[in-house]
Amino acid sequence: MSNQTERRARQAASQPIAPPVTARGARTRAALKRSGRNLFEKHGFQDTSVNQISTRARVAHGTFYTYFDSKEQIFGEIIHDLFMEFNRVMTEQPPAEGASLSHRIERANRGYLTAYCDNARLMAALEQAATLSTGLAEIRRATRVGWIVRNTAAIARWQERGDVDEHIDPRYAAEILGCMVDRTAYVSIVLEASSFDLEETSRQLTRLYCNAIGITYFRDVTSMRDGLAYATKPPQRGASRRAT
Amino acid sequence: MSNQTERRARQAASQPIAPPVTARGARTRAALKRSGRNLFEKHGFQDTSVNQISTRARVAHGTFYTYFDSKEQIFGEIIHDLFMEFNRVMTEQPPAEGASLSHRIERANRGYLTAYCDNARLMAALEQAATLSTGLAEIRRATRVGWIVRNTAAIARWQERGDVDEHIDPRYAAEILGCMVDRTAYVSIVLEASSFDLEETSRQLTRLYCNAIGITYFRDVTSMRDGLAYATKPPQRGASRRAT
Amino acid sequence: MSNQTERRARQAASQPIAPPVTARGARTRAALKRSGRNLFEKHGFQDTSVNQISTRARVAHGTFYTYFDSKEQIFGEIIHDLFMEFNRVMTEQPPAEGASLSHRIERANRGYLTAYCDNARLMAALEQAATLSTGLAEIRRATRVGWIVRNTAAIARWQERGDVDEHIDPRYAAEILGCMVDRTAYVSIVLEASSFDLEETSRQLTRLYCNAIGITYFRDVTSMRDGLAYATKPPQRGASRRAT
Amino acid sequence: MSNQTERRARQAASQPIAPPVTARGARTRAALKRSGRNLFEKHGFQDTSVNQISTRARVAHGTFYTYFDSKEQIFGEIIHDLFMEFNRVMTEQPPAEGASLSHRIERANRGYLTAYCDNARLMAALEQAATLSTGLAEIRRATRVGWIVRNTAAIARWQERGDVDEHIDPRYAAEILGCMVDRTAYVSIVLEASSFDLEETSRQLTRLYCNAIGITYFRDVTSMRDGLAYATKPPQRGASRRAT
DNA sequence: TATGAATGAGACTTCATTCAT
DNA sequence: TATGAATGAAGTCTCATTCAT
Repeated sequence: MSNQTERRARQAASQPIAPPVTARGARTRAALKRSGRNLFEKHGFQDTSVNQISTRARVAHGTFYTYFDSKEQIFGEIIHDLFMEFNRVMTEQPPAEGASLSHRIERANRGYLTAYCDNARLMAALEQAATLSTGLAEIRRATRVGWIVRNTAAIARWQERGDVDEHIDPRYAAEILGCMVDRTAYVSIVLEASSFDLEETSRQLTRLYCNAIGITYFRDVTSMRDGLAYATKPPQRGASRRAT
Repeated sequence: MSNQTERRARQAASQPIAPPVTARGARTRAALKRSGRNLFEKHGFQDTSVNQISTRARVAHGTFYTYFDSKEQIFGEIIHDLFMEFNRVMTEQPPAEGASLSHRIERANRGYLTAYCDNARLMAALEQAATLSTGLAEIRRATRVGWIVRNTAAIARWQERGDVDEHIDPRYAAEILGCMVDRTAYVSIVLEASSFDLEETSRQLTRLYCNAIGITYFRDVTSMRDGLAYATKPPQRGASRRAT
Repeated sequence: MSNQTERRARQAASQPIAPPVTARGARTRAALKRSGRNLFEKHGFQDTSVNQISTRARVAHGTFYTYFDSKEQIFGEIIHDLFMEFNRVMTEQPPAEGASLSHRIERANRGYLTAYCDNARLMAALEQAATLSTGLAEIRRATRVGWIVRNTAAIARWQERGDVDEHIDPRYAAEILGCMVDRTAYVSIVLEASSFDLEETSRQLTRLYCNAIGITYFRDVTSMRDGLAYATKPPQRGASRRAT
Repeated sequence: MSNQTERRARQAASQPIAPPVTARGARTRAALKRSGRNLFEKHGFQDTSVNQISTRARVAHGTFYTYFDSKEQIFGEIIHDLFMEFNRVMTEQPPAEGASLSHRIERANRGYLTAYCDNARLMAALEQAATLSTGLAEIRRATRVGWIVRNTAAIARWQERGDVDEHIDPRYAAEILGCMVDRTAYVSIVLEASSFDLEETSRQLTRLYCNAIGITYFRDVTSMRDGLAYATKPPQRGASRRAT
């Protein structure tokens, strides 16, 4: 009935906000993102308000809407950056030439746990946000799909080379083992932070992963040397990385 | 739990509400729970209001607080009932005497997926609620712990009998494989309902599970006969149980 | 994207708010309507806020929404009451038996101007609101349609009796002359309140009206005696009823 | 004019903005006006924002205030231009020498409807704006006064020549019949655009008009030939000019 | 002349919970 | 036990206008 509602509906379909042109604008926008990330990490998605974000960034309330459409949008962008970072961390040290399959898998798992650990609070916020906003759920879904596609391909390749059990369905395996790794990270790093041991979790995860697809997991301490360089940041509050 | 909610909860903290004395009271309480469950299933935790629950139960808004302390509490109770139901479904048909290990595991997995499927919407609501309220997160955690303890014990037992790879750490395996099964259920039943195939997912999950702990997974169609009795309810909206 | 928006959309289609049950509720609701009417009269539709309405009615902001869905809705209801009142005033004294056509028309016109005069500020608010909200525009349209239907019928009847020019198209005449009366009321009472003379305007309006449809307009002061009882309220600020 | 707007306007009240000096300035100003007109037509006064106007004109937001004091001011100027255009259309073809009075009236009415039709959306915006801003209401009032003065004079002249009923008060007649024509245009072209028939409305309007002031309205198809040239633009959305 | 960032008051609305009856 | 009115803090978002560059 109201025209205000009608107006909003009309403008919802309008163009996205253009990026800032001046350095000052870029600074403000960055400050808002920084402030947003801090708050989302501290209070989660739901309990962070646009007001808090603006206040902490020391700009007027309205300024927020100069740069972002909504709380969802800024969160989505922060998450996007996070995933960039995620990929960077996970790929920053390519496996040694001729590394065994199980080594590669271990490296990937440890990389995932490491990155998760470094961004635990934000991942927790995402886990929440994805249940509250369809848009953000979609972002997470899309990311997951990318991950699964890549893993499906890898498993299929290994299978062709005879390294992986031929009974395995690569698509299901990628999906199910993806769930395993991701959920283990969430549970052990976010929910049970106090008892988390990155190295051990990584090892156990990898053993189960390799067994599951029929790869022999040979492991001794020496062979792990090449994995020690992962710790890039101080672990977040409540998420210790023991034995790293 | 939102800041606001937490604050209020702290302020109240009075004695818990006594159970109803009269039959009428019991009826009212039950109506509220039924109504609550319906709404939580339809709209999730966050988007269901106490008002809606009361209205649907055809009682005055204030009456809600005669029987429940808060939205969290009624939700917690509904979830508690759900887990009772979950256990009932999962154990309703004990495995045949002398069934092989992989059969037992398959049965357990199919049971879990079946129960999940029957309660998909509520499980989704729980997934959301657990990110919003520490109290509800705790309920979920406790349930998970129980599950893991049992599985840890089972794996250890099997290991002692020499059925399971001795390199496996039962505690980690239980936790990690629990994550795998639970998360796969969530992802495939809640998030990707349209393409869910209970029988196939169950099989794939079991194969990976068995491989992971070093059990031979022998599977043919005949051996599945004992699994057919699971479907107890019509599947919930959007969660088809293909090939069941 | 946001779930809040989705939620709102979902609830927009929900049931209307039930009327109050208790006397206290009825009192509060009435207070809100009174307060709303006062403010709409004083500041118009646009410049009256729900906050002001609640404050003036001495209830909490939220209480407003216990009884009304929105500013539009309460305004719509106030306008509905106004039209009831309008009809009451216009029909409160039936024309004398055997009064001539022109007398009846004069009486109707004076009645309209009188009622308009008594509710000038609210009519002005409606004029504004109808340009701002499709819903309220529709209310006005519906009212106008009713009015025109009745007048079309009357003119057609008169035409059949040979009292009205046969070249006149009753539908157009009703519509156009309705515009004439209504707009004259708005312009002279709302926009040019200071120079408004009810009696004279009424007379002039009626003469043109009668001429337009071909009725002889015979008029002298004596014949007007039966119209003097109209003034029911003190005229509103700025809307003098001279010579009444 | 909204309270907020009025307050600000009072605060500013600085000297009016000088007209642009350079050709570039003139171009920018014109672009803003064009853009404004488009948007006001599309969304009305209230729902058009200064931001939109600037954006559409491809200038920075701040630039708007280089050329205009406020949204009201630019709208006022656009309306001023509109009235110029209105007068141009209405007088573009002077009546044939010796045309009858009713022909002249018909021509004027058709001219008004034609011009209204060509600018329907802007007239609707004005109708809205006049209820929101005292300044714009004043503009409309002034225009109306001019119109009435001319018509009063014309009617008085006709009366002196004995063409018009001597009982008519020229001032009132001009005002009231002006209301009739103007409101009929608004209602039938803006509010009921879909069923608008310019030719028929024009005829009906004229018949009532002539009757009202006591002029014989003689009308046949031939006599209408001189009115056919009015259609100057494609009719605006929703305002069909049937039978033209 | 132009830019575009920044402002901040203010609007509407929701909802868990309390309280008087 | 039941009622339903009342609360009021909190949240999201808009936009005309100013200002520093």
